[in-house]
Formats: sequence, C-alpha cells, structure tokens
Amino acid sequence: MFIFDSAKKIKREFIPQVDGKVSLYVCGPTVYDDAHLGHAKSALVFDLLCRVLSANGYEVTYARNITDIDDKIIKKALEQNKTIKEITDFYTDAYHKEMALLGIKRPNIEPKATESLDAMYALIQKLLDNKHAYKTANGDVYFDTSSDNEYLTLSKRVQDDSDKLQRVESSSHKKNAADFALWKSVDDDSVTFDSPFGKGRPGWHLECSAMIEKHLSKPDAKFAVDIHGGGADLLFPHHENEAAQTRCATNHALAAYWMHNGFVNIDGEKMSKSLGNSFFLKDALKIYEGEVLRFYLLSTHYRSNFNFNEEDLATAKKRLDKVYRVKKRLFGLTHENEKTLFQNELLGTLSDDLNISASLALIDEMITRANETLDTAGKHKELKRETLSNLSYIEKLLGFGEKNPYEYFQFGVDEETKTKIATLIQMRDEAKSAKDFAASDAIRDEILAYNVNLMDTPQGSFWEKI
RNA sequence: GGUGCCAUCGCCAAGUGGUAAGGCCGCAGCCUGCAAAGCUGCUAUCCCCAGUUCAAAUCUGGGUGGCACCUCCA
Repeated sequence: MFIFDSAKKIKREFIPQVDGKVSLYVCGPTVYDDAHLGHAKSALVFDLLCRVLSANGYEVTYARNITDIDDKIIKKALEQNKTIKEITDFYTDAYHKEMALLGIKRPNIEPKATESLDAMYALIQKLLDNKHAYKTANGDVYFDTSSDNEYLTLSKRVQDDSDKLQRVESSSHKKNAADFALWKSVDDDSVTFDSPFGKGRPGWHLECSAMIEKHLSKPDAKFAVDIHGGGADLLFPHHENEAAQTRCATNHALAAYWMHNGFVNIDGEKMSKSLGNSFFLKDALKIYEGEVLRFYLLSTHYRSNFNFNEEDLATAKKRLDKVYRVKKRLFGLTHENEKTLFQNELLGTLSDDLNISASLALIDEMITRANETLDTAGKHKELKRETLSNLSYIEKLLGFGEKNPYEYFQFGVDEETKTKIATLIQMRDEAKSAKDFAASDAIRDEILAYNVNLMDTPQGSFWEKI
C-alpha cells in the first residue's frame, strides 16, 4: 500500500510500526453546530482508508475525537439557554446519525475532550517539567515554540514575525507570538475545570496529543500513531502544534504518516463558517440519498479540492445507477463470494493512495462487460456468479451498492405515489396486450409525469425515480 | 506581503519520462410496437513560451490564470 505523506510531500510505501496492525487518528468535529459537507468529506476519506487497510489484511485501530470543550460551544449554550452537555450531546448524536446515512463506519474509539482532561494535565505537566512550556503571570500555560528546534518542520513554514501578528498578540503575556496556549486561565462563572494549573480550560491543540497518548500510543514506539489525518486546513497551526507537543513531552514523534484531505467548495466558493455559506449535510440528505452523496463526495481524489454542485451530483448519481442496474439484472440470484481478477485490480488501485478515479474506471468496465455478456448470453451462470461476487466486494471495499436495487431507485417516493404508478403500469400492460399502443403511450406519459423513468423488460415493466 | 497547491476533451476526472483511463453530455447504429435501460462505434496531444532528453501532459526556467493557508474552520 502506498500513501501520500503530507509531511514529506511524497507518496511512499506504507509500512506500519507493528506488523499487520495500523493505528489511525483523525481530527473529528467540534460539536457546536450541524455537520457540513466538509465534515462528511473528511469522515468519508478516512472511512475509505480504513476499509482499504482492512482489505489489505491490516487490523486497524481508528480513533476520531469529539471536541466538546470549546468557546463556540459555550457561546451557543449561553445563546440558547442550554447546558454545555445538551448542546454537545445534540450535535454529537446528529453527527453520528448523518455519518451513518453516508455509510461511514464508527471508529473504534471516539474520545471526548471532557473525558480526556487527565491525559491533558499529564501532558502539560511533562512540558512544564522539561521546560517546553511556561506559566504566565495571569495563570495561562503556553508552549514555548522557541524551545522546539523542529517547530514548523511539519508545515514547512518560515517563522512569521510580521507586524500584523505582533499587533494581534500584543495583549498576551506570551514570550513569542507563535507560542500557543496549553491552558487558558479562566476565573469567572463560565465553564471551567479545576486543574493542577488553576481554574480554566485547555487549549484546543492539546486534546489530540493527549488522546493519542491515552488511547493509541505505545511507550517504546518511534511514532505515537502510524497515520494521523484531518482536513488540509488543520496542517497549520493545529497539526504543527500537536506534533510539537507530543515530540517535546514524550520520547516519540506524533505520526509516521500524515494525510490531509482537500477542501469542499460550493459552486466555486469556499465554504466556511465566516462566509456563512456552509452546506449542511442534513439539508443535502433531504434531497439526496446518503449513498449518492457518499459516491459523489468520494468520486474525486481525497487530496484534491472538491467543488460541490448539483449538476455534478446528478452525474455522479447516474454513475452509481449503473451499479444498481446491473445488480437489478441479477437480483434474486445467490452466489458464494469468490476472488476475481477484477477484485485484485480494484484493491490495487485503491491501495495506491486511494486512487478512486482509476477504481471507478475499473468498476465501469466490469459492469459494461457484465451487461454485454448478459445481453448476448443470458444464461451465463459463471459470469453471473462472478459479477455478484464483484458487486459484493465493491460494497465491502467502497461502501456503495448495498441497498435493494428496487428501493434504491425509488428513493423519496411516497407510498401513495408508488401505488398510483403500480396501478397505471397495470393499466398500461393491459393496453399493450391488446396492442392498443396509443392508449399505452398515453398512460406512459401519465407515469412519466411523476418524474420517473419507465422501462419494459421481459420480467415486466419497472420504474425508476429520475 | 509570506508560504504552498493547481491548470488534461463542452462538463466531471485519472495518468509524474515512453507516446492521453473512466463517467456525463452529443452524434450514428443494434435492440424495442415506440421508448427507457443495455450494447457497439465516433469525439482531446494535455494554459502559453523556452529548455533538458532518443522520448515530456509528466522534468527545469519564465509567463498567464485560478485557489488555499498565514485567524475559528474538515
């Protein structure tokens, strides 16, 4: 397996520290608002990575955190006159439900910041003990970036001493502008935690390092985790700071491989909280099947920026439709899973830094060959078995094609409409039997008015929602 | 201003030195009562200029045009 390591900026062979086992940590959401398409993209990318690692025989331990301590959460709780826990529970639950609709498997471990405070305190204490952190007069604890000679080696940045930064930070007690908070002293009626360093709240960067130490890290390993992932925006400062903390507090580096997924733009514009054009997943899921969104968001390589628009989504659906049409042609047949050349090739392209385009091309070609044979030699039992095996391999590895094909094609159609269409199809069948094509075509127009496609087959007439 | 990424057919999108995958759209045909679906065939020399090389979309330099990060963000 090959992975593009965004720290070294090259694609290199993936070799885990322990034979056959992989530890993966991904930065998860701060639960103060609904998940948007960017959260979905990130979760999808690492879901795919886990599936591909598993298919390669690795036993994967995957941790993704839930940040439930944050100023934005506190602000929202105050605005809505709710407790912190009410806010974080609500959005954590929503996140889980929406990700499940996209076919994303839950990580093995989902640590919460509120449950990881001890690990954070321990990390701060180590950094204070070995002089990589310092306390300020007002009780804050800062990481001393000047004490880490490898600082900025991850993001390959040059130290920014611009006037702008100096002005912004001039009010704090930091030694250097680049220093970041490990502990923020807060002594008022808002949410605080009693730490060995006084009342306050932890710095955001700290929790990931602490959770990794607590849940994934082996004391003697050279790297705390094999793979650390997240959105491209997290490379700096978040991951840079995480890496610095871990490097200075422990005897190992944070990650052997770093993976960063590209951004999701909406109709060519950056989606961001400050611009207020976030496309919430819950809204997208009202209009599109979760599986279609999964297919669409995964259809472009994970490192590329992704430009979301409805036309491309419709095109992606057509491509997924083809998977389900061939599944429909073979519906009801049983098979035993068998290894095929196609499956080897598919695993091969996905194992090359998750080359999804090459993988989808293989799938399209496999489907075309299957349809071709089914058209010309309908009783080809061996091909049917092989195709069914391939489809179930695709389900396992890529997470789409799992539904009943008839249900897939009728997403979002209510029962009343389904009954009406069924009645009309029956009427049309009768007209067709009587060779009254004028009448049957008139009925077809009625059916098509429900925004569906009608297709006659030897097994009868079927319809699909467009 | 600093740093980095990208530019491939109308659209989406692979391909990082050996002579352009795949999907959508379009056109023609097979199939069909007619359709739909499916199948077959057709459609690019890779932003521009210069260079390296037997050979470049792929490497180097310059240019043009997008974008991102440097502040919370997946």
